[in-house]
Amino acid sequence: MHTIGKLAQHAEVTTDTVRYYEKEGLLAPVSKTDAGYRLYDGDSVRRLRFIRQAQQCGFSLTEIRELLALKNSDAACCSDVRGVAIEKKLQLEHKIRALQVMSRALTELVTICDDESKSLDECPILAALENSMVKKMK
Amino acid sequence: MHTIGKLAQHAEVTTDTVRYYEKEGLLAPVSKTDAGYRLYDGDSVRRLRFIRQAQQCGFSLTEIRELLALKNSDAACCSDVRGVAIEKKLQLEHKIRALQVMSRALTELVTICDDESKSLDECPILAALENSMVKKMK
DNA sequence: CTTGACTCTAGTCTAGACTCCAAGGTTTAA
DNA sequence: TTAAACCTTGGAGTCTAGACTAGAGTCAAG
Repeated sequence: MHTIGKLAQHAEVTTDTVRYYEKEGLLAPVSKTDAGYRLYDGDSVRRLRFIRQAQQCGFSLTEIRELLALKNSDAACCSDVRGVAIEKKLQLEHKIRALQVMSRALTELVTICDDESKSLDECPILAALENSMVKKMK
Repeated sequence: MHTIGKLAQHAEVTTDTVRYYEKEGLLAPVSKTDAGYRLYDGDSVRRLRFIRQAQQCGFSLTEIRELLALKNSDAACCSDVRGVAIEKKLQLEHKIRALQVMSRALTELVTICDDESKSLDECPILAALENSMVKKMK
């Protein structure tokens, strides 16, 4: 069993963040000491890490809560979770494509630019940013 | 020349958003009427679209401002812009990889799940979410 | 010339996700 | 045994990216 500080350290977050997640219904302590100290176990560590990972991938805390909540819901069945996963995957793919377009555009721009210190009037990067890129992206 | 409403319509944002961008130094009107109405041209439309695109790709308004500001800086030369582009590209690639890991994890989860209404105790998606995914991702 | 749609400034409000006190109680190590 | 390091609750503040409001001025159509 870990106190809040240890848990936070494991997941590289602050204790404030852990308490915030508790308030938001994402991560409850396993128990409390007589003095009221929160206690957490290995599951808590994994759960917290999952929350952070999901967050980094663009899930909001609300979405994460929904996912986690499904587990405790009697009514929910596997296909509910499956639906959430599919929908989220579509969102992710959309985002990935947008980022790839942007990344490719940047590659192109950097390639065009020959690194000679030209004046900005003739900077091919900015010209491309303002013209072709926007059109390509949409 | 467009008034703020037309400009906003073109880019599918609100006039509040346009004024907000102006306050943030991202998009100044080309001129103003005697009555103080903001006026914008085709460049404004493209600039605003660029801002939205960049935003959708994960650039913060601060980052976008930096990019756009380079254009107006006398000291800046092409290689400055190039550096920004390269750095941003690295960030984008990092983000794309993270999203791809997440996306693949979700694909796997959805595939595993056979869509029969199993009880959640044995839901393979949640099991995978809690175990393998977190490990795979980090 | 009036009505409705539009715009102005200035200020307040919101949601999401924290982050930082303050004032105290608890634990631990020297 | 006492100081450092930890924990508690409660509440306020921060940041981003706007949304909304009020009260006033402006423009175009009928």
